[in-house]
Amino acid sequence: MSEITIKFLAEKLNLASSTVSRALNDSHEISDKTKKRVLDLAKSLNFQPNANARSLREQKSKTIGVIVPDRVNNFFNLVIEGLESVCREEGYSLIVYNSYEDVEQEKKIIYSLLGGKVDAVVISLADEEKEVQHLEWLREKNIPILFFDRVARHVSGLKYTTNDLESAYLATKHLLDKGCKKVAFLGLSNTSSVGKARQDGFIKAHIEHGLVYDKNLLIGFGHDDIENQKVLEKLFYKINRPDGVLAAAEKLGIATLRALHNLRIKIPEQVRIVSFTNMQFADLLSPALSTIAQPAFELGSTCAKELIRGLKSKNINLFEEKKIELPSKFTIRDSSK
Amino acid sequence: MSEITIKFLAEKLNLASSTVSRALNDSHEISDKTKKRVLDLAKSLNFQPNANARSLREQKSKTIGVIVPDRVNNFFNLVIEGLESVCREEGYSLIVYNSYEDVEQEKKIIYSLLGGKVDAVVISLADEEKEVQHLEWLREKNIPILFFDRVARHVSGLKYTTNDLESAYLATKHLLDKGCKKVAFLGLSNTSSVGKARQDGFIKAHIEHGLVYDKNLLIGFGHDDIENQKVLEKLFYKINRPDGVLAAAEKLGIATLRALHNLRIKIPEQVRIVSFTNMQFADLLSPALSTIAQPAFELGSTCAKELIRGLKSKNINLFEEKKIELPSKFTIRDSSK
DNA sequence: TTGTACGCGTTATCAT
DNA sequence: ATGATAACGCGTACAA
Repeated sequence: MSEITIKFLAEKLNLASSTVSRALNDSHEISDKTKKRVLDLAKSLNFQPNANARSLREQKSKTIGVIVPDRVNNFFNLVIEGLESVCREEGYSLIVYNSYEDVEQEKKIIYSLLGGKVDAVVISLADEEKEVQHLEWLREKNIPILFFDRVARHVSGLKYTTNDLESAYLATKHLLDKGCKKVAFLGLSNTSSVGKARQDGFIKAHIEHGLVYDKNLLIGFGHDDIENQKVLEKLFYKINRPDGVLAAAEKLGIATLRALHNLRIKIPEQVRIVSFTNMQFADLLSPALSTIAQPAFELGSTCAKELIRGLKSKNINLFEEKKIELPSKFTIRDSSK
Repeated sequence: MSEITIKFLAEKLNLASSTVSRALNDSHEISDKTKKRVLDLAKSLNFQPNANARSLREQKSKTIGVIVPDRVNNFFNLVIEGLESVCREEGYSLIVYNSYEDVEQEKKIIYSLLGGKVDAVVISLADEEKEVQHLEWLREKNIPILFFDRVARHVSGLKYTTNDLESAYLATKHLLDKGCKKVAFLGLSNTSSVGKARQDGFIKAHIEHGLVYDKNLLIGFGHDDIENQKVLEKLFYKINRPDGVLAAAEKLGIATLRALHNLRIKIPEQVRIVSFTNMQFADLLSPALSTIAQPAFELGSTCAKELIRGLKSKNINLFEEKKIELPSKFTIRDSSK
């Protein structure tokens, strides 16, 4: 680590360390002449104040902890990008953690964050029903929590989501309008407000169409991609297979596409597909995939703005229960025409 | 921030704070009985030692700084995933920064890291020729730097790369073997050892085939996606257009695909394509895209292992010049058949 | 086995 | 306008 400290600069300049500190922080108490001397020397030595000492002293780290269930996912990546774009402007760093869709992992991460490592936590939950106890830990330590996408049902706070019910409703309606008689809903089987909302939208469209949906077509998937692939191939191998699919997760949409390719089933003639995804290349898939894209970047940047505002104002009320819902974008392409 | 400190625990238990500290760190000097008392209380209060105080005292933050030129890119994401998988095991956190392919940005980031915020920096450079001065700053402060993919030419250190020359050679040879007469090389125009190596491989294949490559077909692209798209459409609109493409970056491969779609040019009949990319869905594109996939996750995990080993051993020699090259995987699909 | 005292580098308070 | 000093919370050298 560096040997150059405020004390060191002070000695070189025959000043007290407090004077140097003030000069570096552009205090009005310090003469311009002294400021210049200090700044010049600091610059020439590439001095950078010790972040840990400062954080200890200030009781804040200027760092935000971000916890996502799946780091490789496009959606979460874009959210992080949105968070970062704002945080960077404000001098905040991001430490991103991956919970791997596992509540136990999530607990460990949060526990490790209880010691002043971060000033706030932005999280999309691994599972929304299982446990919320570890979220209370943060509250006890006065570390603000902000939720996005998979938000906590029974914990209050700022919650950023997208219009999942409506999007799923529109997509399902579209599939039914196109003449699909047997539409399957593919969701991740963890208990999630997001999955629930999308399923509700799916059901709502059926009801409006005067149709009864088949409960066997509400299918929950785990996180083992190979296993999921098998389940899908079995589903579509059946004579009485679905003729439409609403995939509530990118990986499921992709797996469906792959399954249908393997089985030489034609899209959209035999099966129509719409998938939630933030993939950039949906238009280049075979066939071009109809998608519901969440406003991921915007979700992140909006969240970060409010977060920083709250951290600056020290007005804890700013982190009280509030729900912000941003609209997703439904794009119809060849896979459901 | 939390009010529960070692001192607080010590008072509750009628012990000296040093005793509590030692107990928490499982020192052999402390009796099992005392340890249990301390640990029980700490656990029940969700005590977590203050990270900043510890970092200040220990002169290390157990945090690694990672700088990539493009965070949304699949390749870099997978590398980060690989880094994280190892770091997490070892109790290290990652702070990831995006240089946005901009050396000035990169300099700022590195400058901000000079104050003990991170114990080491893992970086893929924005541009390898422009400046290396900011890398020297890190060296001056004794912060180890490890390079991957876009490594520094004139700065020594640990360097993790992939066999770019060979991969590009194989892919180009494949295209020429398939009968392509006019293959274009699409690269990013920043000066990069990676781009250079791939171009060298491209040229090598031509020479071996007894062909002279057209220098006008070594095309450099910037970072404006829309502009790139235009350039490509212009390129393929020409009568004398290329009949083969080696894209040295994912975004260029995708842009090419899109350009050819727009122009209704048939792949592979009229133009064959191979692209460097770590995309997961290359087999589902229209047509399935031939790819060279770098061992991204492995690159990250290998790098992290060596890094942690070095940080633990305090043997600075471990960070001396060494080049590690991992093989990429070339997969032929419909786009070049 | 446990306690006392100090320093890591910074900033804020209180002098001068 | 500048200096001396204390404190943030932790771990360790030294003392008991």
